[in-house]
Amino acid sequence: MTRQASSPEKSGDTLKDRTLERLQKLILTGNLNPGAKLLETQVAAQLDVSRATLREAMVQLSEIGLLVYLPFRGTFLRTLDPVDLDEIYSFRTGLEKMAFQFCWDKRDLISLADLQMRNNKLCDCISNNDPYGAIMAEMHLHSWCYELSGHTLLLQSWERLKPNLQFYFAMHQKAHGRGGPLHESHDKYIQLANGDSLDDMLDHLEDHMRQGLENTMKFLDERNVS
Amino acid sequence: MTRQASSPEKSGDTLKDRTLERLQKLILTGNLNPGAKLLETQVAAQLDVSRATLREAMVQLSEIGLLVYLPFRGTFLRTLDPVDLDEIYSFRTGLEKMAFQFCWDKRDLISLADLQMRNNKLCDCISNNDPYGAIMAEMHLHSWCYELSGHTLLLQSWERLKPNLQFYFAMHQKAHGRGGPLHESHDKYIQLANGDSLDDMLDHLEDHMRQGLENTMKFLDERNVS
DNA sequence: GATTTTCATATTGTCGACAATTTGTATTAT
DNA sequence: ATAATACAAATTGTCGACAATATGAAAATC
Repeated sequence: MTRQASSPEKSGDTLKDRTLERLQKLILTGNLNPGAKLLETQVAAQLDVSRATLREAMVQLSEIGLLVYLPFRGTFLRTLDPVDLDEIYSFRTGLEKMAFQFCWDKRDLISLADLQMRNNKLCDCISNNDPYGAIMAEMHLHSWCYELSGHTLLLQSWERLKPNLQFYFAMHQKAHGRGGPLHESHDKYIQLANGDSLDDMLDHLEDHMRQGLENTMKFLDERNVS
Repeated sequence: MTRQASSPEKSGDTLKDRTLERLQKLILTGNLNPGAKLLETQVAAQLDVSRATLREAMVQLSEIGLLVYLPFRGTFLRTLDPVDLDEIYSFRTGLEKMAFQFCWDKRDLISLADLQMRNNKLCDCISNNDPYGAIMAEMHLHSWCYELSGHTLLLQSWERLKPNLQFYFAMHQKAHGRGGPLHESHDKYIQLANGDSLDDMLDHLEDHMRQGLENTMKFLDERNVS
């Protein structure tokens, strides 16, 4: 028996998977408010699938943490208070430090060129005034170290965390119109990733993430929706 | 809206949840072989639930990684080759290092006494020649830092990883009759957790885990079941 | 005899209906 | 008027049946 493919989901072959992705997109596009209750009948009708199919997708999104399932009470879109955001960022920091430790010795010209390309894409989006694309591009940039690490569990953890981050960005975007990644914000990141000191890279990660969190936190004073 | 309880699952109130736990127990008890196909009809009949209910539970176990879902092909019990085991252990090491960083300043007399109790429980199980209990007790011991950290994401990650570890122990036990944790294996762990140096604790974690992995790896030469 | 094709069977995917539980409303008692 | 209770409506939980797909065996072809 051979090892399963590195991307367990993304198959999209089955209706449940397509439903999962469509529902996730619906959430990540900002159509729903944090804490909102998702009525199974209503959502199923909206996506034109049966409740059973929708429920399987919802179980999966609950496992990721985008949805919160309460038995007999319903399934709700997650909320994002400062504590949640702090957890997401601190966890993300630890995870990405692990990823760099694992990928460090696997870097080569090809993979580093790939990293550079991801950064260029990000810069393009920012230049073209495409905040949604910029967010996606930044995610893709940060995925680099996880993919290179070849560590399945690590990559899966990141894949699980990512939608929650995207969700925050979507909310942020919706509330304040602007607020994606900044120009040249990843210059030092790229530079250190090309360098010789893993310790410097790890230290910078702390700074990089803390800065991202702070940039992000100062908008969170307004109320957190119901 | 208040924050959801720290233990999202464990509700067991609904049949799906009870089914999930029973199926997990079935797996963790060693009744199934790695890579074995789980026929929905058969398992549903065995657990006396409908397929729809079983499928929701299976989706959840697939998300944890205990099961591997292949669209239209079936759902299979995970396999455990040396690469998998290495990933589990290295990921666990990184996770637990994070946990100790987060919990370090939260230690107090009460929580440290709790840690001591968990170790005593472990020693009791070993003395009483209760390998299954010892495995559970060791897990519980290691859960201490995650719980104390108060970091939801971290704890969830550990809770997701745990069944995979337990599964390995179950297989190990089944194949070689013996092989739970050893007496006094956690003495230094406890000692350092009570100490003043976080760095020493983190260093020891690497050793502690590596030793656990090696103790464990040397039995893996036999074939990996079909 | 080996390979491809066809077809029956088994298994998974999806659905709509019914049962159990919650939630909100109207009623009653104090 | 307020609080407790009973009830009706809405929502989730669970199920069995049918559709779509994969699997394996028999038949046909080379």
